[in-house]
Amino acid sequence: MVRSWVERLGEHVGQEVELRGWLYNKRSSGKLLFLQVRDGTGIVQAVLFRPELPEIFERAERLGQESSIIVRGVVKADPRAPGGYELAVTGLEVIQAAEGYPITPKEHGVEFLMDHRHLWLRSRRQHAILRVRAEVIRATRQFLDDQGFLLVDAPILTPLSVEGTTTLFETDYFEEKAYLTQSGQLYAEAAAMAFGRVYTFGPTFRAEKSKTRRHLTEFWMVEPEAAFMEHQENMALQEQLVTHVVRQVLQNRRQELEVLERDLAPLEKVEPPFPRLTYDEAVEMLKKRPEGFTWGDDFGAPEETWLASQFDRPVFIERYPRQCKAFYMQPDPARPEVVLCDDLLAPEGYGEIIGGGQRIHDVALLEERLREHGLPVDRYHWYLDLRRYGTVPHSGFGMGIERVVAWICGLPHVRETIPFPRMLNRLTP
RNA sequence: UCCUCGGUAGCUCAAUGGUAGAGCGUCCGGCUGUUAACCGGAUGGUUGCAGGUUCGAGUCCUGCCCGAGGAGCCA
Repeated sequence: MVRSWVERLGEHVGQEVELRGWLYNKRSSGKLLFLQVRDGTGIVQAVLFRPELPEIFERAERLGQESSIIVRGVVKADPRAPGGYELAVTGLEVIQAAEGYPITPKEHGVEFLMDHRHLWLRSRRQHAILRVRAEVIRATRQFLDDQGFLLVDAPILTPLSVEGTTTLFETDYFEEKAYLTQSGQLYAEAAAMAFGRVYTFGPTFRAEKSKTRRHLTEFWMVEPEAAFMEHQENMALQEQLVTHVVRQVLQNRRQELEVLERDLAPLEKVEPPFPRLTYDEAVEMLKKRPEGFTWGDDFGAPEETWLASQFDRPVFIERYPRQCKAFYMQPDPARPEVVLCDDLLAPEGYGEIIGGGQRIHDVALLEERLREHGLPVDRYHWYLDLRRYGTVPHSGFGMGIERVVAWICGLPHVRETIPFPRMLNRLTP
């Protein structure tokens, strides 16, 4: 008896194999019974004919959805079978006969499914999404590793705020206040001065009361940071990374995109160069709309969506006014009122997937900006040290994994792109 | 925090202020190729919570709770 997996059944046509998994669904037609068996790698139908195996048939027809089972049978190629292969059952072992599985093969609402997220993960669609997520992460790390970036993980518990304004989750750290990190960037900058090219990859936390399709309170971000990398090179790196990730998903997860009924045409257009728009140019475009726009304001979601919709691939918007961005952004030497930063907007209304920029490397200017933002300068002493001891121009960016996955999968909401989403009003399961 | 919409059977949803219903699920029965199978029967309710108006409230009014979409902020 050969132990096999659904995704490898094609290698065993004519052989008797054993599958270990769960009953996904079943259909009966009198003396015929079709068991849809899933094992984590896919779903296959196992066929039983009552006169041949009456005892097994009777046990099988009583099994509830998601019962755990071991099925043995002969692999057959059959065009009537979903997936092209099926199992002619020769043996069935029931590990647990499950009853009353809540998620039926019909429609359910979002709240119900989220309450049963621990079970929802078993469904075909969630498998497709989470496999794409894994591929996005794999491709991202592969790209950065190949480019000579070293993975350097940042702490999750920190005493510092990076953005200052953003709300942080506070926790008690042995009678001292600590916060869950909202970005690994400051630590990535320290590591970049040690190793040259680095990236952090891990969870980040924002205690914002955001209720939109683009927000989670806990999300995963990859943050490359490189010494001696300036603004233009930074954008080129982002462009290459995004292109690589999309290509890898198209190459390795095409089946999953089909399950999700994703239109591949927009993804296939994701090739360099991405359009580069300055903030000034974007404002000029927005001014031509009836709603108008004032220079100096930050773009809201409607502006971003509209700007992105003018292009068929991701679009950079660079050199924002200083007041729209964080304290550490390097001023444009030609125009000090704008900074050397960029946002990358995904097409099809998905908005910002990357935010990046060149960091201030002059210690005096950085101190000045910290004061302007009302941040406690003494707590940033180690961050200022990076400018005191061998400072160099450097840049980096953060890419939100869930937003990238939502875009590539064509999902209306980021909540399905992470196994257990944490949102406003959602901490369970 | 603000704006909009919603909460009725295990699930998805109907129901002019006048006897709370359907499909799915579940259970019983039928069918030798099903594809969210299909067909027949049965099962299923403190209409989110509290108060009010009314002869009578799922329906109208007030407050609260919960959810969804959007805004702000961000990846």
